[in-house]
Amino acid sequence: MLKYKSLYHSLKKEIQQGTFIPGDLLPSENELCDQHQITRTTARKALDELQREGFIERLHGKGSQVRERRKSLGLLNVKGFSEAVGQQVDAIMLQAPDYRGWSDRIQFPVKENEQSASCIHFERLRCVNEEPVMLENNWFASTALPNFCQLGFVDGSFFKTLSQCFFIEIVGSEQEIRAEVASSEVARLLRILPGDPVLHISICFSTSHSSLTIYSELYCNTTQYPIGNSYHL
Amino acid sequence: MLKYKSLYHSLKKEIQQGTFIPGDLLPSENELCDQHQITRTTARKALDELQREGFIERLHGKGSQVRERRKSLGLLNVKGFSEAVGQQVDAIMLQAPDYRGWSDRIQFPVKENEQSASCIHFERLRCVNEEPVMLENNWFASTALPNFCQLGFVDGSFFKTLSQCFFIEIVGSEQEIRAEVASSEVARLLRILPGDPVLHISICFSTSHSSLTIYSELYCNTTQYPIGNSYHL
DNA sequence: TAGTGGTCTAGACCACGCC
DNA sequence: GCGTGGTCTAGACCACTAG
Repeated sequence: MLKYKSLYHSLKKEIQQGTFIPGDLLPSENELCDQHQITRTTARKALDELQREGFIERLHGKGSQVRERRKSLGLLNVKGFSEAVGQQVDAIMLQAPDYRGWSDRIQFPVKENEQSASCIHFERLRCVNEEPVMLENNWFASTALPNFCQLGFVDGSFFKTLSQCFFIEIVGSEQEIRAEVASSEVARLLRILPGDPVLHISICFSTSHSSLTIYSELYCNTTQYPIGNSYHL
Repeated sequence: MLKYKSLYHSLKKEIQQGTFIPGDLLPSENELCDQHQITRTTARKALDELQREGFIERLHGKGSQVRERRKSLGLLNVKGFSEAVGQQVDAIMLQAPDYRGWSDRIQFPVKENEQSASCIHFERLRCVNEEPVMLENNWFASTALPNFCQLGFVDGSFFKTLSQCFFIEIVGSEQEIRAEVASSEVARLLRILPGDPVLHISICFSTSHSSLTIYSELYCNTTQYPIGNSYHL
C-alpha cells in the first residue's frame, strides 16, 4: 500500500468512527510525519485528498479541522436530502428494511451479479413542516451489509449508517430526472392529486464497497420546495 | 504570483486558445521544469489542478494529454446540454442575443451591481431528432462581454464562446429544479399540451470573471429524454 | 515567539509506454 | 533502453494564528 493512501485511509477511518469529530484538529503535519515515518510532502498528499473530499478544512496557522461532510454529489449530496431542500426534514418509515425481490420500478439496470443476490428494500416519506414532499425508495443487494435489517439508522440517515457501521462511502452517482404526472399511489402518499406534476429522480449510487450499489427512486412534490444544489470548482 | 499558479494559468490559456487541442500532449514535466525554472513538484502541482478540472489526462509512460472538457457541473456540465441528454442536439435560435431588460422570469435574485447594468438575453430551442426537448433562456450583464451581440457562437456553444473568445470559464453553479405544468407559451414551443408536466431548471452560473453571472431558465420535456448526469469522486 | 500550514527546491527510485 | 508520469525523501523559507 502506498504511504499517502495508507495515511489517508487511516485518518478517514478515524473520522468516520468518531475518533475525531467535527471541529477537532487532526495531528499537525509534523506530528503525522513522526508518527508514520514519512515526510511532509507525503503527509500533505493524504490531507489534500481528505480536504478535497470535504472531510477536513485546512486552517493556516492553526491546523487541519474535521468538518461536517457535505460535498455535493449530483443532485443530492452525502449528507442527504435535508440540505437539498434547505429545511428541517422529518422521515417517516413506510416500509422498514426487509428482504424483497428486485423491483421493476428501478430505472437503472441492476448489475448481473447483484440480480442473483437477495435484495433489501425500504421506503420512506420525507416531510417538511408535516407536509410530505418526497417519497423515497431504496434497493440494494444484501450481501455487502450483513444484519442490516436488524440495525437502526444512525441519526435517521442511511448514508451515515453506511459510513459509521460499515465504513462504506458514496463515491459516485448516476441520475436521471423527469417531470411526470403522479400515479394514484404516489399522489396519495404525497397528498396531491393524481395527474399533478411530480419530479421523478432515479439514482444509482456507487460506493467504496465494490459489491454494493444503491438504487433509489425518488418522487418529489416541488411546488413548495424545489430541489436545490450547488457546485463549485 | 505563485509559480504553480502561474504555470497553471499559462497552460490553461494555451489550451483555451487552441495552442494545444484535445489529443495533444503537453510538454513533459521535465520540459516544463526547464522552461519555467521550477522543480517537478511545482510543475506537477499545476498539472494536478488541470487534471482535476478536466483539461488534461495523465498517461503513465506517455505524457499529459489535452481532453475534451466535460466535467459535470451540477445538472448540466461545461460541455453543455447535449451530453445531459446523451444525444445529438440541434439548437434553434428563437431570440438572438440582444439588449433587453432583466426579466422577472429569472428565479435567482440578480446581483445588485448587475441590475444597474444593461442585460443581454437570448433564447434557444434544443431539439433531438427534430423534436423540441428543451427551451433555454439566458440572461447576463453586458459589461463583461463587449461586442457579444455582434459575435457568432463557437460551434454553436455559448460556453465554448466564453472560453475561447473571452477566456472565461464556468467555476460554479446554483440550481433549483421543479416539476411544473407547462404554460401555454412553453407548451406551444415544446409542442406539448398546456398542463403537461415539464421539468423547470433554474441555474445561476458563476464564472472566472467576477462581474459575470449567467442566469438560465430551462424548460424540458422529459417524456422521451430524461436529464441525466453522473458524478464520481 | 513557537507552532502551524503553504510553497518550493534538488535530488532519488520505480512502473509504464513505446521503439 | 529511454523518456514518461507516480511516489517519496530531506531539507528550506514564508505567512498566518495564538498565547
